[in-house]
Amino acid sequence: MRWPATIPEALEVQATLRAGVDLTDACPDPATVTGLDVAYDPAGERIAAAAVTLSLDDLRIVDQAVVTGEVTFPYEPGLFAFRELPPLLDAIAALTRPPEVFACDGHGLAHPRRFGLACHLGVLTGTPAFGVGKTRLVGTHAEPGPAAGDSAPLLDGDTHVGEVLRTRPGVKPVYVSAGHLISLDHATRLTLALSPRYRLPETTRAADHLCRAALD
DNA sequence: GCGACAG
DNA sequence: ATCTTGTCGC
Repeated sequence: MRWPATIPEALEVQATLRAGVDLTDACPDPATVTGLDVAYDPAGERIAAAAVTLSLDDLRIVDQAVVTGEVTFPYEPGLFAFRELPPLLDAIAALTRPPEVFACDGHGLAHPRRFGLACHLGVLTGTPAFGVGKTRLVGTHAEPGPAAGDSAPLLDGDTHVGEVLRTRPGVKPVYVSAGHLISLDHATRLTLALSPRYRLPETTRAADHLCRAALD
């Protein structure tokens, strides 16, 4: 199917692709994680997308790619992937080494139709992916404990769609959810391991810096 | 009808 | 997301 241009078409694509989500963990012991992020120019017409692969043992960059493109889909909560995935897929294709698991900025299953950006990316690439959101899209939760590593389940009705994780002491928690070919527990552990110093995982920070720089 | 609403 | 002034803390 071709890339949707309208909201009804996008909803149809989500309804089709969501059946492809598999939560079986296919990356039990990854050596690297590839972070993804995008940035927009002030006018909101140009978009830059970056993919940065970090080694899990020292959090150093082992591969990176960045591309720029035009924004082709409006911002619509719940339909994020249709706006950000085209340039992200181009950036991923420009990587030198095959990614083991993707850390996305945004949600996976913590989505109104259980098919956020991380699910969509995972299904299209066939590679494990999880989401780390900075704010909530769906669900309710208790306040996680104050220590790094403390978390609370994110519940949408009675479905456990994600984990609200305190990555650093005294900072606002992040929203972790599985996307594809990974468990929520593993995604949460990876997110914590990637955040030894700042609220957001180093993968997200590295990709953020790279795509911002590509816009100047 | 009134809020809520990833980036 | 991006824009923006000031403030607090290491």
